[in-house]
Amino acid sequence: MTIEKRRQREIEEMKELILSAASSIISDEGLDGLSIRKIAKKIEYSPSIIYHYFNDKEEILNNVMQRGYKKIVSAVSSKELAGTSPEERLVKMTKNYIMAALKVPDEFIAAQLSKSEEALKHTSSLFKGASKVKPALYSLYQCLQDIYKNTHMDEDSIELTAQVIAVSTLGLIIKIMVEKDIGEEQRNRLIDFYSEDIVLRIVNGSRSSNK
Amino acid sequence: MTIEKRRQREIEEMKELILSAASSIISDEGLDGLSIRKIAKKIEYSPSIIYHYFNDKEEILNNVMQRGYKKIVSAVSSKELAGTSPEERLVKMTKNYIMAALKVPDEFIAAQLSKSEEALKHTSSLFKGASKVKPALYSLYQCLQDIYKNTHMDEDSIELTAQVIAVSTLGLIIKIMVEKDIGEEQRNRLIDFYSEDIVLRIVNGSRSSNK
Amino acid sequence: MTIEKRRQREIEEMKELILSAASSIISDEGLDGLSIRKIAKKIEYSPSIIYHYFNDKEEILNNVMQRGYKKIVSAVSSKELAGTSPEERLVKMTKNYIMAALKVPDEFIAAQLSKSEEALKHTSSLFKGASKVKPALYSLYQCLQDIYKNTHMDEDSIELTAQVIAVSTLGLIIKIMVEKDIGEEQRNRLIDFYSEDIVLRIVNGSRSSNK
Amino acid sequence: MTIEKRRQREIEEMKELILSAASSIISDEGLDGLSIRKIAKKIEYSPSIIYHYFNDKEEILNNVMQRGYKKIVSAVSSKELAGTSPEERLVKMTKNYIMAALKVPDEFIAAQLSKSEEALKHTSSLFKGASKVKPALYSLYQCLQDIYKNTHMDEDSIELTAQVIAVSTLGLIIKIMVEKDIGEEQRNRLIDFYSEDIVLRIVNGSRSSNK
DNA sequence: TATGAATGAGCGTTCATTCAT
DNA sequence: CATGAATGAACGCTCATTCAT
Repeated sequence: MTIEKRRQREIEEMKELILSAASSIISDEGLDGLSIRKIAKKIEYSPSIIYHYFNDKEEILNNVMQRGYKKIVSAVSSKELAGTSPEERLVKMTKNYIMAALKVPDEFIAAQLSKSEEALKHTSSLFKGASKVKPALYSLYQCLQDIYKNTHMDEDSIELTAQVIAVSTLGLIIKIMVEKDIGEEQRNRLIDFYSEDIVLRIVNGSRSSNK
Repeated sequence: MTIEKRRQREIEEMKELILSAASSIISDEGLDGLSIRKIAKKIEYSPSIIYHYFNDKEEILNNVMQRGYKKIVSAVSSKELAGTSPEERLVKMTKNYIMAALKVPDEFIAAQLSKSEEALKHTSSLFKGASKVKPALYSLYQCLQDIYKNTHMDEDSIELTAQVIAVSTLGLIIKIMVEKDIGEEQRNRLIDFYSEDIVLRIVNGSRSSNK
Repeated sequence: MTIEKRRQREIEEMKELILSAASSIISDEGLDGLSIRKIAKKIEYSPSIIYHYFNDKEEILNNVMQRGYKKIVSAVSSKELAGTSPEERLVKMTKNYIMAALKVPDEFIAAQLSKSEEALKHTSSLFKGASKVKPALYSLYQCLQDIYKNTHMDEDSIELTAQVIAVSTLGLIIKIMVEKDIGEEQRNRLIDFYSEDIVLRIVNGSRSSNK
Repeated sequence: MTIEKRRQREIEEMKELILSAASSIISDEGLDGLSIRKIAKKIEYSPSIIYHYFNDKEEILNNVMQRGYKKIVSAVSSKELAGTSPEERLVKMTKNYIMAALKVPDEFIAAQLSKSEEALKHTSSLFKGASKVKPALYSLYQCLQDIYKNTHMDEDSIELTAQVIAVSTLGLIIKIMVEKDIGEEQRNRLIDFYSEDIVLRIVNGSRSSNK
């Protein structure tokens, strides 16, 4: 049993090794720069051994994207947010999301733009009811519920708002990644303006526009 | 003379053929899936002939992206918008933008996600002053100016707002393209909600939040 | 008749145009740099037209080599040599040969190293009797005959000497071409030393060594 | 251990296989005729496997050239030459050089005609001081020093003479290789005449001509 | 006479993957 | 568990050459 367990653990460690090597290659050379050989060289094993732990390159990619995705999700639903006003939480969450994504830009973009079923299992968020089953979206949804709790805003509208905020933020993230040369100052201006101002306009504006 | 013209037309047709084949490959397999050989196979010509019409792969890519980009720009600054209230124009413009982009999803995504200098020459919009030199962004900027003309909103804030609206809309477009299976009804709900409600919240919300 | 002749002349002119374009390309980019397309571009005609004047690339190459070869031959048997002592003529001839070859290095090497029958028809010089039928070698042979005219040196030995001088000079030329970076001074030292000293040693040394 | 060794040996064998295939292709079609794919076809392996043994085409070329060069150098400085008169040694050395080169014509020509830095590192011999640092040339230089030891011949002149003898011999070798059909008898006549007669004229002739 | 469209072969190279050991 | 040999497909690109017009 214990021997069995150790083996299991070793396998997990090796998978981790492979995945983080893959991550770092993607981060250095972009998605297309990733190759089995490069992973092998980085972990100082032969290319073939990788096939003991993953069926093919795509499986590795899916795992890398999942890891990236999880980092983002945990950033969004971070504990540090508890105990503050919902508006403050919303701003914080948005900023956390943006920052976490910008730390793993290629994995993030790859995941968010992949049309593969595997990826969509994690990233899809526009379907009706998504706010109930998608962890990151759910955090956002709860936040909005708090904000709107004394209004008669219906569930559907809250979900729609959450979804729209999510995709808007994604748009900002993607553009910042693509326009890599805008400079740190302008980047921060945009991020601050978006998360501290625009997002609040979206949630508060509803009181007037959604009469 | 006419023979000269016919030849010219045939060249244009062939270029079109190549470009639309490229578009469709990008749509099916992503930007990296595009290869000269695949284009050749799709148009049922030999790979070498492609080099009669384009200097290299990059030129093809740039052309694909420009095609997409141009359709979008003209959609945004369409004439039909004249003579209505700025808010109405804003809603219309947003919707036009989304619809136009969804009509050429491959070129559009390719253009918007390319980090090549050629592409960025057209698509970059986050830098300071972009609203003055980027046609599509300028249309948006003018619209906001009209809306804010009786307030003391400063130029910089208007530009930031325009930029943020642009990237938000982009986020929605991309997500709708990627999550290709959400169904028409939900897609329309999102688009309508975003362009008729959210965008107005963003511009109107400023009056209260930007004290 | 005259129209026939003019056409003939135009054909020759076009051939010349093609060949000199080829020459210049070889001179700029080496033998491998030569391509039909480049010739076409240089003469501002379409590639296909070249095939009206030459059957294929090889025929062009052969012609280029011949032209180069002829320049060399005429350099060796230049008129300016008349009326001087045979030794002086020998030195002059050798130097002329070297200088002429260095002016068209790539064509010259290509010709001299080609094992094709076409090329060998012009360049072969080692076979018995070559000094009688090869113009350049014959010039050299005559010179040696003059030098040896008061000795009982037999024809065969004179031919051998001529052949050996020819190949030796070739060796020097080739090496100078290959070692392109030895500098002008050293190059001139070698050429002068070889043609003014070594060659004379070869012809004069025979009096003692060939007892 | 032994298994390790066997593997090592197999690698060497495969490298040899590749190199000799390359040699033979160069011999048949010239330096430019060499291609990875042709090597692969000749050894009946896939092209890709070649990259397990060599990094790229250039590495193969360099190896081919070095192989040829090494054989020659060792022939020139063969032990058997010790204990004889310097003139005899000179003649022997010359003949050894010619014979060794004719045994590996392809590699030899490839090496001697290559303008690549790698090749020139080995083959360059015309620069001032070359006789001190180039092994084969140094052997020749020492031989000449012995011959001239009782004269007031200066170092520079000895070096020049050595260099000129080297390039002359090269010229003979190349021409014999190119004119592959002159027949054995004539070939031997030329080689004998050159090494037993001409070379001695060159070194002895200096006494009279270099007054 | 001259063109330009078109082909097919070839280039060096990289890759994911398989398999015997 | 791990290796290294090996393959076959694909990549962007260039070329000599042909052919209908």
